[in-house]
Amino acid sequence: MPALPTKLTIGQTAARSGVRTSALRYYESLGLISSERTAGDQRRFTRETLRRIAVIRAAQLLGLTLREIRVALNELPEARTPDRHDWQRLSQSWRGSLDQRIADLQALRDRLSGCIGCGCLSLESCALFNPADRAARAGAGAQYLFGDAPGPDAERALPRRP
Amino acid sequence: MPALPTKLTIGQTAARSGVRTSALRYYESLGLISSERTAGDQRRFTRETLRRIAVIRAAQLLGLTLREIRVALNELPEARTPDRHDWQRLSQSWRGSLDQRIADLQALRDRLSGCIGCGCLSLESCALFNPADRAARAGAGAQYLFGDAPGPDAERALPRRP
DNA sequence: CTGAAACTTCAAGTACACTTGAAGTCAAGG
DNA sequence: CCTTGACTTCAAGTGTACTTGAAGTTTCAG
Repeated sequence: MPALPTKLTIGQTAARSGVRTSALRYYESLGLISSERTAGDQRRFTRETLRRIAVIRAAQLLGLTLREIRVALNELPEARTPDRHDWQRLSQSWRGSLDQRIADLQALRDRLSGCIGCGCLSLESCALFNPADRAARAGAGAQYLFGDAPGPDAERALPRRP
Repeated sequence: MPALPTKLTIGQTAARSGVRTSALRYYESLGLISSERTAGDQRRFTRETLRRIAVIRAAQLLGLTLREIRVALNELPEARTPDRHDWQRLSQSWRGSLDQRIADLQALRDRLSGCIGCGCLSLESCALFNPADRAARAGAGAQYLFGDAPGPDAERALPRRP
């Protein structure tokens, strides 16, 4: 039987990663992945790249931007193939983000659940659907729904995802 | 003491909701919120709008687009002020999305946790960082990381969040 | 050797969610 | 009355993450 090929074309990489070729070229242009070139200037990706792509997609799911992901990936050694501990550091740091995100969503869910029973009829009685009136005295706004501390400038109520 | 004013200017609404005036105008242009106008054509929002804005921001946190949120809000009665059951239906339907999202993230976290102990050195042994090689036999890709079933077209590996 | 499929670059386009700026109007305290 | 700050519209700009299209080149099965 033929051994798994060491180098993959962009099409093969796309098929195996589930990411379109255009996206792979885009990732490369941003420095998230890299490739060797054939004599005819076509890209050849290593299987290592499949790992990186999986990591990129997972990180996107965590809400990181490609820019942030590139920074994280750039902390992997370029000289040698990343080893167990390199990936471990990465996955553990993202595990933290994941836990945070899950906790945030659970907090929101709990507020939402609380609201289901609260009636939501009175502007004075519902913390979820009427945070403004409670916060108005302090000059803040609905953003405390999202766990933000009421700040002087009411910018960026949502963390990073426009 | 003065009663809470019934009508709010766009600036007051922005201050109390934590959403910029430009965003409020944008939301109105999309039909997410509505306003009355003064003789001089300035917007006046009701306190009801503060509720809607809080709901909009919460729904965004759930990953819904403004388009989707508008659809959900449009199911609220236009004729009368939404009552307890109207809001309940909304919060319950989003509670479902929330639960789903939390479950998805927890599944990802569990895979990530599994990977922390797996070594990640062998292309044949790591399900998280090398889904492609396992899926390659079936022609699928990394997207099963995200819970997608391997389909004929490998489009839209990420659900909706570009 | 040939022809189709897959690849190349580069510029421009798309979708989302806003923000910014220009030019002008309205509201309210002194 | 007048000024100042808040408001108005509309067009254009921003940032993220890609996709699409045109025009041309490479690869490889037959």
